[in-house]
Amino acid sequence: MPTLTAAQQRAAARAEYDAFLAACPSRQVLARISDKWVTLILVALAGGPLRYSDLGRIITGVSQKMLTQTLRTLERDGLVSRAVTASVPVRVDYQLTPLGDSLMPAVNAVKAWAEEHISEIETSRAAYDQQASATIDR
Amino acid sequence: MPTLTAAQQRAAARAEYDAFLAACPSRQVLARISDKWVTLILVALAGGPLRYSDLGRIITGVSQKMLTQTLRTLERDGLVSRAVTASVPVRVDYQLTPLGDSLMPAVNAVKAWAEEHISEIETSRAAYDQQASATIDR
DNA sequence: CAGCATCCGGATGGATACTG
DNA sequence: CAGTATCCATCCGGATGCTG
Repeated sequence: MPTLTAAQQRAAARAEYDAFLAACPSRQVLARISDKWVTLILVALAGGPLRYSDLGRIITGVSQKMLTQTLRTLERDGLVSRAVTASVPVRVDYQLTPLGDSLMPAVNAVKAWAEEHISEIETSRAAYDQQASATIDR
Repeated sequence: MPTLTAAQQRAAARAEYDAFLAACPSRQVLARISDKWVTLILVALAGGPLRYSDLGRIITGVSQKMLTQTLRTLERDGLVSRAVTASVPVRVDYQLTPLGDSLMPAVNAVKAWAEEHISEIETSRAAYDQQASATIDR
């Protein structure tokens, strides 16, 4: 009887690998900017500071939960800053930090590639799906 | 009684917005390259063609399900090509297409930004968490 | 206005077993 | 070797209701 079962060994390997992944900078940043709402917020704020309610209106379809949650992680990562004006009613403005600003070129590089090659991707997808359904038919 | 309840209106707005998002090229590509395994596969293949089993070994921790699934979507999007050699046993090689290759600079731009600024992010996170726990303590 | 707490359904992804 | 098929735990994210 081995000290560790195969399942346990696999679990250990995964834990180790997860730790490796967690330590990988590219992976972390990729995970961050790939979040469903992050990019939208970043792009929205690229034009200048916005209030919480403005963001909620501009980014149609976001729930407060996700908006707040996303803003918190961005703030935690130092990409966005939060400024509270203690008036009545309260006013909170969000804006990109210099760090957040410096990320935009990279985001825009991906965006540019996307806009340039999206048609090729769509063509490829159509061909692939065509092929797939044809295979099923016969 | 209104024709649509508030919930229905919201659902409709969301559906519309989701359609808008789905049509957004940047969003699609971002969603693609941000996938947990996509980047790893892309980077692994950047060095040259690899067999299915090689990928599975290099990318420790990936399940066959995810490896296969990810390779399929990449193939569908035309970023990766699949070549079957009908021998015994079968041999399947994957490699970047020219299109997939053209994406690498953009991926590397993000990667470069990540590696350059990860320490700032970590510092920011530490400060943020410090602040949070201090607030709880008092 | 700008959130936070809670509940909950559906999607995501891993483990396992089987196949050409 | 290179997958496919199935089951199932987890987690993400939306809806709702409440607060300073």
